[in-house]
Amino acid sequence: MAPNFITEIIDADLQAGRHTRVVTRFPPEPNGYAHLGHAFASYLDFMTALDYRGVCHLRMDDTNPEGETQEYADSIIRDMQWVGWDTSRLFYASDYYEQLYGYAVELIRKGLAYVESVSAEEMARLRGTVEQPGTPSPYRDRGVEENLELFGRMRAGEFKNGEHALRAKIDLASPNFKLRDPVLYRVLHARHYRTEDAWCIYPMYDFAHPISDAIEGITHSMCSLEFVDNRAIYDWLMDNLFPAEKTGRTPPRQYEFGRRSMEYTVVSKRKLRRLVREGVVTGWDDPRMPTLSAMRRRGVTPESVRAFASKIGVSRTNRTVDLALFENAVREDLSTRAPRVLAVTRPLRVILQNLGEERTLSLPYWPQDMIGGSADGRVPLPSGERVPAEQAVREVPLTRELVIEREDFSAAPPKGFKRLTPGGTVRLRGAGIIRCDEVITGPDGEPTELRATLLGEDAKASGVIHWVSATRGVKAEFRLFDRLFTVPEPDSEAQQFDPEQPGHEDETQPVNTDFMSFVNPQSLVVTHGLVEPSVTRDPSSARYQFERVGYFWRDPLDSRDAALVFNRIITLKDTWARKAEEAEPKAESRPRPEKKAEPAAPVARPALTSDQEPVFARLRQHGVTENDASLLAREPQLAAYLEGARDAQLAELAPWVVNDLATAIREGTNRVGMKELTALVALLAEGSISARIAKDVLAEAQASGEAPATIVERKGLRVVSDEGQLRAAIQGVLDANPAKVAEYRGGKKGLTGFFTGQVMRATNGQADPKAVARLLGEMLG
RNA sequence: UGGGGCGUCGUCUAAUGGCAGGACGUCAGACUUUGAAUCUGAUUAUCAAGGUUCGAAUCCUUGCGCCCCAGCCA
Repeated sequence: MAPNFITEIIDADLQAGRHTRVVTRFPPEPNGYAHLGHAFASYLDFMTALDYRGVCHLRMDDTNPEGETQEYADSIIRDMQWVGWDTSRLFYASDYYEQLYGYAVELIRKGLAYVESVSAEEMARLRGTVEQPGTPSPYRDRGVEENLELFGRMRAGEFKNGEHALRAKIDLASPNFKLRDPVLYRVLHARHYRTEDAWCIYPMYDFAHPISDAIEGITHSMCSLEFVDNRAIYDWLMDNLFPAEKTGRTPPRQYEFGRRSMEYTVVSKRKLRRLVREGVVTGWDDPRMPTLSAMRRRGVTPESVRAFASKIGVSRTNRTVDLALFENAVREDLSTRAPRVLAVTRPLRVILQNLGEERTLSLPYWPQDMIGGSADGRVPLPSGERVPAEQAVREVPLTRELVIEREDFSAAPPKGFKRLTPGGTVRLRGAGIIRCDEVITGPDGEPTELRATLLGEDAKASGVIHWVSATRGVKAEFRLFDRLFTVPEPDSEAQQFDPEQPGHEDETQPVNTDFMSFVNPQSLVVTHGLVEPSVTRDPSSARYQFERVGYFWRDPLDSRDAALVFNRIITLKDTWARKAEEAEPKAESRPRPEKKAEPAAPVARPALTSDQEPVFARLRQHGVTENDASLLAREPQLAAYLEGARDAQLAELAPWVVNDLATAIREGTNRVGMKELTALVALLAEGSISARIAKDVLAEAQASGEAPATIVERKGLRVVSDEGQLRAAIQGVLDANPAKVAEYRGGKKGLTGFFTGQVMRATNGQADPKAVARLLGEMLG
């Protein structure tokens, strides 16, 4: 796991002793199949734990009986194991139902939760709007005993769905809607796949999730960005149920990361379900789906999936990843894993007129450069066994009748075509060079057979093509998969039209903007051809590179020994195909989005109220800049800081207040008074310290509470402008970095900043920057 | 419209006031019995405008843009 904002937090927690080990958790809801998004999140959770020698729990977040099934739970567990995670620490939120109930009772006893008895609609109405605070329902102030009794009756099944709900009593006026008395429990007469009919009330995510974390001793709880607002509830529950004083350990904390989606696909469960339901794909494991079970079936390796997750990194921004990044991870893994064999997916018959007897060729599974790149000189066979390179060969029959790829022959070749043409020559991979003597065409004018001559090794050929014996080759079906959608972002291209979220349709948009209309009709192409006979002796799990075609393996469900079916895992990169496509006049390529170079409109200063105008005017009058004066006038807290300052000093003081003190003043953590600041600024004005020193000292004073001027004195800080001293310091830096000096003299003038920084560091920040700049220029020549 | 989150090459990600770096992609060249792989080189970015500073992706200000929140879903 590359260092990221979460590992930074963990490092700090470990350093400070807040935690002594790392426990994370991956909490999927078993209401669908795991997909690429789960792969990414699980990588973050499991890999972070692994890196810190901690543990990661796999927890089914199964608090909503509707839609959750054991089948989904099993499929997620299986997929997680496939990705490579240790799932031995397996938990179910549903196992905590009894404990959860107990914590709800505790909240009620503390007066922090109450039974609500208005309808859902009424509750929504009472919650208020973005502008208006919520209003308490008549039930908000029920007594503890009544709440306890009602909650018990809820559990006992005395009420119908929706009749009552348990709510936290937090803050109906909070600007954060999540805190406007969130629902903790709902009445729901539904059969749960694990607890069956034991419960008719179920806890909400916001209640069950944080408490599950606390029960399991989770230290760092990672979730995606849309839960940022929910963190307030998480912390509220920790404060009220799991304070460190009571549990003896630091409560878990929630951290949010940005989701990753991928181009040319969708991952929302609703949309995937729709693709399955409408028969666009054959099921959740259709190899075109972004689910992990689909990847497994397609032949993608778990190593590739992990490599991909690692490549895309983690940050606090939602991102849509370039499909090429995924493809690269898959190809990189397969290129060292998959032996090369020959297969023809769209056959064209070729008769070698001068070949009498059948020959048997011994061809290497690996090209020479791949063997050279192997560390131990060994390479894998299709079985996976690693053997010395000379043993990694198979027998390939060469017969009079064979087949080549249809697209490797062209009667009217485009410029740059390096394959077979009428009268032309080409090398058959591993077999020799042939010349096409005659083209037999069918009634439609398409070639149906070629007559060719096998030439000697001294013949010339510009290209190499693959082939298979027509008589000894084995018939096979090839499933050629391509991206499921024709546009990179089917979601956004769909113009926000979401049929399952009514109320948000834009009636002005034509109906065909639905993401379903972007399904790629070519996402599955099935062909029938031949594969060399050697593969029939290989285990069914073997992955191959069919030379010049792509990486393949047998479809684990549909392939039979007597009827082989190969899935194309991924194509080879194909620069020729891309060029050929570009040559066509298709206006397929979308115009590159123009860099918007709008003339920068002058940004207007915010309007001031009549109260603020005089303050602004006065500050301006004493030389405060417009920018600073405006801010000071609008924030009375800041202006108050400057009260008592002499008018003449206003201009000098204001920038420090705005640039260096404003945040602390707003937060009420400022520890540098106006008098202290004035003293510091005086030192600066008389030239005994530099602005750099002043800034550093101010920051230190803010942290320690010591007066800035005292710090200056205690540390003996003063600006160093003595030329001799500076020269010595600069020379020291230059001597220590000869390579950088050479680079600088070679023209990399940007290094000035680097040298200045080094000198400043060497002089404890005391060097006079202007003098350093001058001398540096001089000494570097 | 209230609150919150986020803006760095085409894409993903580094740089925690001091060299805007890496990966993928793309382009060009070398090599090649895979138009692959490999190797070499090139290309391109700090949302905008002001400010502080010797020096700003980073600090301050004002804008702009995108995303999330008013489920008894998670």
